[in-house]
Parts: sequence; structure tokens; C-alpha cells
Amino acid sequence: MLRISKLTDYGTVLLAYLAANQSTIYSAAEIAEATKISIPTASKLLKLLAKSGLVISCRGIYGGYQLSKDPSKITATNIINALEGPISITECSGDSCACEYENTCNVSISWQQINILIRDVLDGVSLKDLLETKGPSPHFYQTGSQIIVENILK
Amino acid sequence: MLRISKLTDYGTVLLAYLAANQSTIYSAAEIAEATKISIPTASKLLKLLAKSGLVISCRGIYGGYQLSKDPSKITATNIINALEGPISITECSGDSCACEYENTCNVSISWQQINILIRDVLDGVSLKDLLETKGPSPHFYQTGSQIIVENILK
DNA sequence: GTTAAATAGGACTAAAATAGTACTCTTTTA
DNA sequence: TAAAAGAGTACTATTTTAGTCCTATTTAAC
Repeated sequence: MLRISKLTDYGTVLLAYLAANQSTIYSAAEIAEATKISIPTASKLLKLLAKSGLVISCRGIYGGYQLSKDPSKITATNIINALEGPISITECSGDSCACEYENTCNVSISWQQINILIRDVLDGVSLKDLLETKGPSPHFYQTGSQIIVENILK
Repeated sequence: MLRISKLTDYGTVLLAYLAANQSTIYSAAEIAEATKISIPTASKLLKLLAKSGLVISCRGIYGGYQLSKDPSKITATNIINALEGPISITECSGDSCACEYENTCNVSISWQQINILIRDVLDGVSLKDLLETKGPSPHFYQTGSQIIVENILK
């Protein structure tokens, strides 16, 4: 399966709503109603998004949320990190892997390499790309470093 | 998170064991013992792998399992498909998406595009790559079609 | 100051997916 | 025909995810 969680999907919808009027501050309740996501859930997600800096929150009456930066500057990786934690394809991708099957689990090491590839792909897709229904058009070049992907979707 | 399941990781370990001696037939019990995976679990996974054709099974006494083809011909996508079903990053990636929030969920459409990118990456990594602890070296070119990735890991 | 409306931060419950096990049936070969 | 192996399926337990609720804290208007 290898899927993002429902909550991440919801979160992206919330961000999409905020992206439509970047300079406006919307309360959690307003956003929830507009996106048809329940208030408690939208509220929870917005808090997480605020915590990781993707949205700016204003407390107090007439408070609310607002996108913190241009949609083109927010990557899919940012969104997933904010709502699901760091992208890691296997459990022991962290530094502190006290795996008891070291002999047989060289395999996991390689899944981690794949993880890097996937993260690179996700780094190349912005919220702006996600909003364009034609799909992402990430022709991103990181020639110096590691990945070259271009012209990915017609 | 965006991770493969433990079972897929185990499954890869099983395949790795079989890959070491491709022409030998090992019983589920032998493989389980060698890889330190419990017999019922290893057995279950081997059945799934056999069902999707990644390993060949022989029934009867002196039966067992054997890799069906060269490790370089088995892709990460194959393994994930066999053990977790088709790769789809969102729930409604299938054809029959009766999503009730069509107005706000253009977003999902784009996640599906990302899904294609990820699948392309996984298609470019073989079991052989996974076994080389240095990690995968997928410099795969599909110039005519959609993706060009090269020189991904130093 | 006080009050109303909003977010912050937890704690908690419910639901679903994953992981793991067990049992019976079928196949194969000595 | 008996023993050893996989095939298939059903079941249970565990973990993760999803969803809700409650109490603080902040802010601005009155």
C-alpha cells in the first residue's frame, strides 16, 4: 500500500483552502465548514501544521490561521513531516536501530536508501503543484547533488 | 511515515535468503529458522510470494520454495505488490473513487500523480540492488516516457 | 478589569489495519 | 499408504490511526 494517512490528505485540503486566500486569516471553524472536515479534526490538524510552521496561528478573538509562506515553497515532504513525522520507509530508519537480526537485515539498510529516493521525489513537489489539478510538474534539477527528474508527467 | 509494513520487510529478508542459493529448494521451516522469522509468519509470507509468482513452490515431502527468477528481475514494486497489494498513496487511487468531497479533493488527484512517481522509483530498484548493502544504484532511463532518474546515490 | 472568541495542549475513546497463530485440506514421494 | 511438505482459510491479538473532548491560555473589544 505505502500510503499517506487520511489525516495527511485532510491536512492538504486544509492547506489548499488557505492557499486560495493567502492573506486572509480564517478561524478553524470556518475552515472546517468550508472543507467539510469536522471541527475537532480540522482543529487538531491545524494545530499540527502551526507547530511545524506551515501555517501561522493567531490566538484570541478574531484569531485564526493563515499560510506561512507561498504554496510553491511548501513541499509534500513538509506536509507529511508535519502530520506523520519524518518519512521513513522502515521502522529502523532512525539512528538508534537496535535491530536484533543484523545478520539478515542488511535489507533494511537498502530500504532506507529507497527512502531517500522517495523523499527526493516528494521534495520536488510543492503545495502549488498539488493544487494544479493537472498534477505536479516538478521538473526539478539538483544536478550538483543527487537527483535529476524532469518532465515527469505529460 | 509512509512506510512499508514489517511483513514486507520480513518478506524481503526471506527473498534475500533464497537469492543466496537460487537453485536450492528450501522448506519454509528451514528458511524460517535461518532468518529468525517465526514459522507461521514465514510460511504465510512465502505463500503470498508464491501466489504472486516471485517464488516457486513445490508441494509434497522434500518440497519447499525457490526464487522464480533472477534477483535483478524482481523489483521493489513486485515485492510490495505481492505483500501489501497495489501501491497507492491515497485511499481513492482506484478507479472507483466515489469521493463525496469532489469539490475540495482535487488534492487527492495530485497525490495519485505523486504515487506514479514513487512507483517509478520503486520499479527502478531490484532485489539484487536491495542485497548490495551499498544500496541501490538505479540509474534507469525511460526517456521516451516519463521519468529520468540517474546517479541517485553517490 | 471583564468577557467573549479563538488557539494550545493534552488526555481519552473508538475504529481500523497489521501482525501473528492455528487448524484443516491437498499434494507428493518413498 | 504414511509422512512431510505447501495451500487455504479463519481467527485472535496488537498496534496504529482516526476522531473527540476538556481545560488552559491568549487576545481584543467593551
